[in-house]
Amino acid sequence: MLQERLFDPQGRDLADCPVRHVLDHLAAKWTTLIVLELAAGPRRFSQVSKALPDISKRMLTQSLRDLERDGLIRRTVFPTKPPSVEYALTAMGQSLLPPLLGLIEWAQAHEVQIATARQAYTG
Amino acid sequence: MLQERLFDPQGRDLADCPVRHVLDHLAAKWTTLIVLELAAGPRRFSQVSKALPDISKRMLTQSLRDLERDGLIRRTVFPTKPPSVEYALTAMGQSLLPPLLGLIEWAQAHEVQIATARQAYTG
DNA sequence: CAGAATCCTTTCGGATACTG
DNA sequence: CAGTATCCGAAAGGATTCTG
Repeated sequence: MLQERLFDPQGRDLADCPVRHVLDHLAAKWTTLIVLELAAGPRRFSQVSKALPDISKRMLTQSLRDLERDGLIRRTVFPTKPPSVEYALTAMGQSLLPPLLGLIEWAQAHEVQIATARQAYTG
Repeated sequence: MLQERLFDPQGRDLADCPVRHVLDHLAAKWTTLIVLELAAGPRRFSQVSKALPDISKRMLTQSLRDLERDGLIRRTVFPTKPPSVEYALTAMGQSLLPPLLGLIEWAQAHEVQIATARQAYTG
């Protein structure tokens, strides 16, 4: 499988497809949860860490970097002692919230139905 | 890190959080693309495979099973020779489309801005 | 055609220890 | 406080071969 270069029907490199790009972000498993946490307001590194107890510092740092890199969050360092760092959604990050919350609502609305389907499914 | 049991602020087991549940599904990286493909109408296994060239048969089969298991798609076998199998969205699968398309639109709308942010980011 | 089974490489991500 | 660095086991996922 895996050819040298893969193109979609429009001739665009699949890896550069914006849809996949966003999907890969959701796929990052933690990034979305971080965005949702920051939706409530700016947070310090340790605050995010406490809000999401089951993410290691390693992954938290990496996820925050990814989001910063894509312009979804802004990282601000305050030169205090010891230093504190604040993370906040950018305008673009804020703009992601409505569609994201739409998905969350769907998830909650169909939670039971999915659980039921799973139960009914016997390989 | 990784305690015995992890709870969110509401006291619910994090692993059972519906939000994470859906996110984990989208996180499967391929499932969403399959749903989008089936949104255009029922498709045979080979048709989906051709529409998504960069997914191996192994992963396609697995992803289709996952979606079927959660009741998002329906699998119908026609006892022809050789047999053909049709996949189609269920009502619940259809209901996922609006929020999903909302996210897709966001992705396309911010495609350039994200690319720009990436370029500007010099780690 | 539509998979199932096997093998094997790559990536994800946790644990731990260390730094300015 | 907010990371960085290293190690390593677990899981994802591609390639290939086989089957009804």
